[in-house]
Amino acid sequence: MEALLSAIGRNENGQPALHRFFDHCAGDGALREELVRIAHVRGFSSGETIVGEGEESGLVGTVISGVLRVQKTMPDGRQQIVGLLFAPNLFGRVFSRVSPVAIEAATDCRLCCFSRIAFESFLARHPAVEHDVMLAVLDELDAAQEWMLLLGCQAVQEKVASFLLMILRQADAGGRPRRRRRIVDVPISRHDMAVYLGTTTETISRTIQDFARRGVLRVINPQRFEVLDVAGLAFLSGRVAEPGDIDEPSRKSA
Amino acid sequence: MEALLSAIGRNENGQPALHRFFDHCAGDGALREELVRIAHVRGFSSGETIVGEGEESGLVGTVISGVLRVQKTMPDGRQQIVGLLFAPNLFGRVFSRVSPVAIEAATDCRLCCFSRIAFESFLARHPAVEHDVMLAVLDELDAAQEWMLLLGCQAVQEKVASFLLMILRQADAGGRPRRRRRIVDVPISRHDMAVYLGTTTETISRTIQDFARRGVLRVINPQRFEVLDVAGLAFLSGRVAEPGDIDEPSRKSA
DNA sequence: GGAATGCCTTGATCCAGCGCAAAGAACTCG
DNA sequence: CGAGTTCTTTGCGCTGGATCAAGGCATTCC
Repeated sequence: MEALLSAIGRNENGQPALHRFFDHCAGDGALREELVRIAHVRGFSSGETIVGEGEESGLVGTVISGVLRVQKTMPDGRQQIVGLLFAPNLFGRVFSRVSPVAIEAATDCRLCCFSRIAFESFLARHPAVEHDVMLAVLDELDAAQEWMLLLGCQAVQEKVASFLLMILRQADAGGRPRRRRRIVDVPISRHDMAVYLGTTTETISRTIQDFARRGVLRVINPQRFEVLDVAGLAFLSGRVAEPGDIDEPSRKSA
Repeated sequence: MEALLSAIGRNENGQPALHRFFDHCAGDGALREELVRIAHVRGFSSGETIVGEGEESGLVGTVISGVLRVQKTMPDGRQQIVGLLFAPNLFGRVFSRVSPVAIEAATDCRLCCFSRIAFESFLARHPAVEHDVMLAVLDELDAAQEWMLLLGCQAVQEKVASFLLMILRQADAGGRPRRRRRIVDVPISRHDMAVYLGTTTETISRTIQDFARRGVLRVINPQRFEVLDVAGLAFLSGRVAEPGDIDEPSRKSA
């Protein structure tokens, strides 16, 4: 309980530990009381499964620290990560008995958990909070559609660049308001990156070494890079039409 | 108004014209009255844009008949369809000033439209309806994640098979409760299929001809096929582990 | 009817990126 | 400290599918 109360604040990295849809609770003593009563903080270590694919999904909640991967698997074992969840994102499938995706700890992490049933009944009693959950779901949908664009029509090089920029934004957004960081800490393994980007470990590795060779970034260690040329990386991501490169013919241009 | 009242029933194909999140309205005279007051039916012809990408999104609503494509475009013109909307799906981005995706008519279609603002205020006044909208959004998220699996790790052959099966399910689900149809009417062009599946027109064409050569389906005309072997198609989609083919080594097996 | 216009199909070529294999590099454990 | 384990990098050959380029086949419009 102590842990939860302190968690309803910021995690050790200064990121908000609960999603903004709890804002209604912060100001309202009774609501907050009710929330704390059904919440419990749990730690999971890297690789643990929080919710299995196609399983009864008993748990929902938010990420306090660490990273979760949301993934789907095909019958023959191929898998695709369809989302990464950082603090203070919501995890778990509300309003569905079974989860169509697996949720696993990509790193050691701490989660603020609720029983799905209890959480749903809490939402039913507080439409304003439910509304904010909907906003969170809509954001997740936006992110999914963004990622579909990446999976469907970007080359591997662009995918990796986009991924690194996403991590960079992620770090900038969450934590204390630092100046734009040039250091990228990739919180997941090459393998997870590959599964997220719909490619292979080897190709990820090659692409990153290639970026390093071209002077876009410097590899400090396999999980940590310094971005030497943010604009260059953005251009490699294909998401910006760099001035002066407007009519640069691209691999799949229309 | 006449048009709308008749639309709150079934469209010409016998599919429900309004999403189930209007169920609360059907039973409640006052609610229904209120809904009708803010709704208007509009026709769009194939290719017309309903909402532009990154634009102020004034309209939301449901599909009465026809198909909408939800798509995103990269600066260099490459595009990806991130969703197809059939009757009676919801379209438009509620609770956001700008739409991160474009919504276009993939065929001639009729829509039940609301001004986004009016619709949102309607939802605010009726939490039960808003709850059902959330369920619709969650379904859309599930569909998006499903499609990410397809885009990220299926071969073109599997993608095309999955697509055809989706259309088949779509036709089975919506309309009058017929016995499983073996006729697939693809409501969109080869080009749209390609953009949806993250591939090219030529490859789509080749794959379909290949299916025909293998006897899985028969091409009646470019937009209409008869599926001769549903199980075979399902197996080609890679989504089922066909009995007897359990250890069939697949292109990317783990 | 015939030219123009839009799909769709087919053929031929090429290369990005996958799969396999093996060699570092970092970490754990006895 | 050496053996085992796990993760990352590198080399190399192969191929699925993109690209480029014609060639059908309807439909529409003079």
